[in-house]
Amino acid sequence: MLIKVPQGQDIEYAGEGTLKEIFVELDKGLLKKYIAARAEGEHVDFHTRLRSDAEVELIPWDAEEAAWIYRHSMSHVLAQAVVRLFPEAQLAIGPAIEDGFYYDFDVEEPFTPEDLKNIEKEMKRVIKQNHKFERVEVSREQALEKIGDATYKNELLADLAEDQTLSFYQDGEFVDLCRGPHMLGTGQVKHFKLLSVAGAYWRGDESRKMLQRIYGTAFATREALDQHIAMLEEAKKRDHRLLGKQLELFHIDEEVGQGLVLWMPNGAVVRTELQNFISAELRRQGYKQVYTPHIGKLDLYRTSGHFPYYQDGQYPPFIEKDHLRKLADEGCSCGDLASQMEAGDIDGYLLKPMNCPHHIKIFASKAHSYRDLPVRLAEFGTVYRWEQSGEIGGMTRVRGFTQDDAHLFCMEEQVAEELLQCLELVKIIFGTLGMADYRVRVGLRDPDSSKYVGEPAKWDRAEEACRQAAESLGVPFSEEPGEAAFYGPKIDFVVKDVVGREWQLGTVQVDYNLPERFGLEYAGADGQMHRPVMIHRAPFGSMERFVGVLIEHFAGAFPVWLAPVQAVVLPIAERHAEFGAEVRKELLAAGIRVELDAASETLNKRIRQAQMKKVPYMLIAGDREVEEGQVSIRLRSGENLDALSVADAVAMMTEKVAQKAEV
RNA sequence: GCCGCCAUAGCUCAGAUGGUAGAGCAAUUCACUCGUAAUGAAUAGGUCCACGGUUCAAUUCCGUGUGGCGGCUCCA
Repeated sequence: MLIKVPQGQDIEYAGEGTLKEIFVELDKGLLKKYIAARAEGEHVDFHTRLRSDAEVELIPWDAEEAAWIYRHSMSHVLAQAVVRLFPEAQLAIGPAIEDGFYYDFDVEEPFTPEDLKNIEKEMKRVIKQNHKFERVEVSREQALEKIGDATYKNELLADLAEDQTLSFYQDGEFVDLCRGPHMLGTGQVKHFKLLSVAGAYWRGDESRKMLQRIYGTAFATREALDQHIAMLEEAKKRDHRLLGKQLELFHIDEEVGQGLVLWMPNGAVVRTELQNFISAELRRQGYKQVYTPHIGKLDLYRTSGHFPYYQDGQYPPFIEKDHLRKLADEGCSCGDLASQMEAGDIDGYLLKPMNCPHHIKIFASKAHSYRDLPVRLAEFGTVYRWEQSGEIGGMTRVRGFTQDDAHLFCMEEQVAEELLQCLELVKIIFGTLGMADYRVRVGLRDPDSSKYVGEPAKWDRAEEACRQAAESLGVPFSEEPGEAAFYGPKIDFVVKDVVGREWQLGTVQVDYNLPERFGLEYAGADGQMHRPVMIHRAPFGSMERFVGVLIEHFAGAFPVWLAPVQAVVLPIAERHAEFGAEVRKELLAAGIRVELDAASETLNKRIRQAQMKKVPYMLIAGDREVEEGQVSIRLRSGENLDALSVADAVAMMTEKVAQKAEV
């Protein structure tokens, strides 16, 4: 048969053979350079048997996909070590993931950090023994026999399609049901580290058993591993929870409540600047600003459908206390109360889980004609959601947050244009802040599901509009069927935090449902009443999450326009303090957030303090400067600028702020 | 919510097989008046997260709760 090799010479091979046999015959050293291969577009390892002509591309060790292969092999090594040390451990699954791998085990006692060390030692032994990974393809009957009574493996097997090729990989005494591919032997990758243990439900289903998951990572070289570990350490320093404390940006207090953010003065500056920035953009796009209260009647949310449908995600409703007392006197139990509330027999108030019902009521408070549309109502609206306690943390996952929310009421034929404008806004925001590392998700409906409201034809048009809008944005996006909300398709912006976790920030959603539920209408050119379409959009998502991500993005060193303190005046000695005070006054008058640090500390120390607060400009004044009426400028980068007159320094800083420049 | 780990001064952390505790930084005061990342000294600072239990005695051991961290899951 003929084997085409894009990287080298084609091979003519007599009869069948595994890739290993075929390539080793050619060049023994080849196996050192390549980890596995791709044959006919599929990843295969060197154990794959070729039976007819094929095109085989070899995957070098430094290719990105190589990591997925050897990390998966490493998860087998992990499982092998665990089984040696804990023979009663049941194996579940063990895939490679981005930057690492894990394996889930069912064990009586959870693993301790001590266990982890021992497991690492045993893994090193497995690596040293350099067992060959052997692939065995079997029939379903053979597979069942091999698996025996291993429950998780049986379940995995049962879910594999009838016509699926079943394969096992064996290395030394260890066998695991596995699709592969794998590297050739356990000795090929020596640089790994186990990182953590965590509970994980079998198949992510909380009604099933909680297993013990061990996370680890592996690299082809020692340098790459060390570099990765160093990167993780570095990332920890950018963590917004740490910086939020150091820079006094926000505080979360257990007496106030889990997931409720207190914005400290420094954080409030950042937030206010961002809000001013977006408000200016909104005015430019014809939005109208509104204000609405934090609560609304249960009936409002019955109409919108938020209550009781999403009840689990909300703070419980409040009911007037005399009414409660009366119910209690009548012998009403808590269970009765809940069902009466759900049935709508009792009214009460709810902390708003979303801003849309209030905005809808503003829209509906007067008659609209097609000439008014689109109506765009914007509000920094604070909403409250009862997130699960285990999911809360920092500013990125909270229970009370302020969305930079807006609702657009428009005619169906205006949807495409409005979507485009929304995305334009997101693009401006992300561009201004230098956030280039985001991905766009277009959530489409699942063609096999009937949970969606609205006519299919409208959906088709809206989905097409989303697709087009995303395309015109000029960044790569993924279409994700089944990810649409039940009421309409959406476009989400997802960014990664320093630890690689993804967060959804901005979102733009088309909605056919709420206009229907609230009976919204406008008078068309034809004299008939028509139903508007709504678009929900929040380019930041929430101020809390956005600022959290932004803190990490800038590692706390905000660009001048956002910096809580933009400049610190540092008089060198006491005799310069008076001049320093004047400089401060002039800067304040120019609207610059400035502080004077005339403490009786050395200049070095005060520079260090300003540096640690990540203040963009340090204005230093000693004898020379006082004499000339100047200030020396040190940037937080450590760079020194030439001395400027105070007026020039003010002009320079004001200019940088206006440009929204970094420094 | 579930599994594991954790909670000591404003912050970062040390500590005792059970006898109520320490460091560095920050703060305050004093001296120093300094030219681009930590001047020196002194002082003050604690319900050792909360509530129960065991014990002569609990910050330490046990239980429960609250909160934090790492995951799982959910996110209109």
